[in-house]
Amino acid sequence: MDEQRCDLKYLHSDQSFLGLSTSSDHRLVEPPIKEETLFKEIKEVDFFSNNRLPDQPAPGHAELTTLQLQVELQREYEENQKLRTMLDQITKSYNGLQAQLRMIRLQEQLQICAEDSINLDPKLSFLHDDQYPKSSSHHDHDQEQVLAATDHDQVPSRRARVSVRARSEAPMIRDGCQWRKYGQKMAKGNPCPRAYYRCTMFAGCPVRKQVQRMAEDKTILITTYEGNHNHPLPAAAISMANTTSAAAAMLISGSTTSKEAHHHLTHPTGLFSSLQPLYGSSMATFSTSAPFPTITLDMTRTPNPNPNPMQFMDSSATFPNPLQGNSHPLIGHPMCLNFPQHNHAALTPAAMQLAEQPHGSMVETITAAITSDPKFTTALAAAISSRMNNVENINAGLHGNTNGISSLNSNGNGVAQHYLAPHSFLNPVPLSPPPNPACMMHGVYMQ
DNA sequence: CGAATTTGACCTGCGC
DNA sequence: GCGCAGGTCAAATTCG
Ligand SMILES: [Zn+2]
Repeated sequence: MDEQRCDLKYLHSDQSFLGLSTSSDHRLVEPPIKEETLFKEIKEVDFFSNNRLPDQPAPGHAELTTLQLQVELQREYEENQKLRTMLDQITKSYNGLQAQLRMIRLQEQLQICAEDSINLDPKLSFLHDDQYPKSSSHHDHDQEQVLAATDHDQVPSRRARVSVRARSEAPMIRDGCQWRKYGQKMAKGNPCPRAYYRCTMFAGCPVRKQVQRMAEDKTILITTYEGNHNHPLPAAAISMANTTSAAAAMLISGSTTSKEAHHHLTHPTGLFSSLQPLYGSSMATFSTSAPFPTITLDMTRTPNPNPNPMQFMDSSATFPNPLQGNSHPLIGHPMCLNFPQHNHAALTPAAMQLAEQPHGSMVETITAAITSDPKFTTALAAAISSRMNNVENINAGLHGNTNGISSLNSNGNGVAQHYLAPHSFLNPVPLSPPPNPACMMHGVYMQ
């Protein structure tokens, strides 16, 4: 607290500087510049302060000659340079501290997750819990089997769900995955039936979704996802999968530390606020109340004009590909890190095709670049990391740069480690070649 | 004819 | 224990 007051002391003339430093940062590493020095130097060039130095001439002084003014200008210019250098140093120091803080928190989470996987009850294994023992036989005694089980069933009673609301005339939103309907029920209080689907891209994929129209507004489709994919996804599916699994990870992480039943995240400083540029009134609502912790992403408002006209070419609802970008389209999806590179036996033909496609051509690369949206990526990463870290410095991920994503993304698994559900990153494996985004754009992989 | 969907039966959890 | 609601199964049916 005292240290924070020091910050205020030598930055009093410019409020925007306040965001550059936090008390927690100082706790980790000493600032490279002595505070006394800072205070002195800044005082000399504190043009906007009322407490100007006594030796400075008053405005409109009659005896000021041109020479004097030039000397004064030169002096202030030099001091300005000093100030800039100092600011650079502070910024560097701040960024370094922030990176350090992220690493520490990441390590803490890794440690927690490692402990969790060690303490796993064997009864929670994939074989016992999965409803498709035939497909599971491919994974016998594989490490990823256990990891997959931990990912979905670690806390069965609190399995997170992600609900997405989107306007769509189509019976189902295009999320890029292949689904098979396995049931339909009339839900209470809604004249529209609820349909149950399971992912069929990979035999044994535990992901399910429910699709139901809103009772009040039948043009709004409510799609609720549950579980994480354990196979590669087409680019078109990665956006939704990333969003949902990240949200689910957030939900689990957040719900364990908060006693609030609901979190409406519409405040400018709140989670997902940075999605606003893309989704006019996007709102994320956490509900940690029974029976399942659920996060609802409301995307019912028309998105802002998108740079990619293809993206919304279809009449049904589509979603951008936030984490595709210039990197591998699969990078960033938690479950991708669990996918055994060699095991294509259980892949459906469509998934096989995806997994074995060569690297994209120029057109595909461009398409991928167009369909990606760094703003969304940054925003999502910022929201997730801030939520996961459970700290006040929301400033961290929204600070102009894309540190939250790009710096960690460079090693191929940083993003996922940053916010994925626990255990997914314990066994990172090389990823299969990227699918063809151009194909996905046309809904080839949709049913 | 195989794959996907439909639909009634069945299972499970919860509140009373 | 009973009824209700949500969720899943699987035989029957439809589709391509
Ligand atoms: Zn799947």
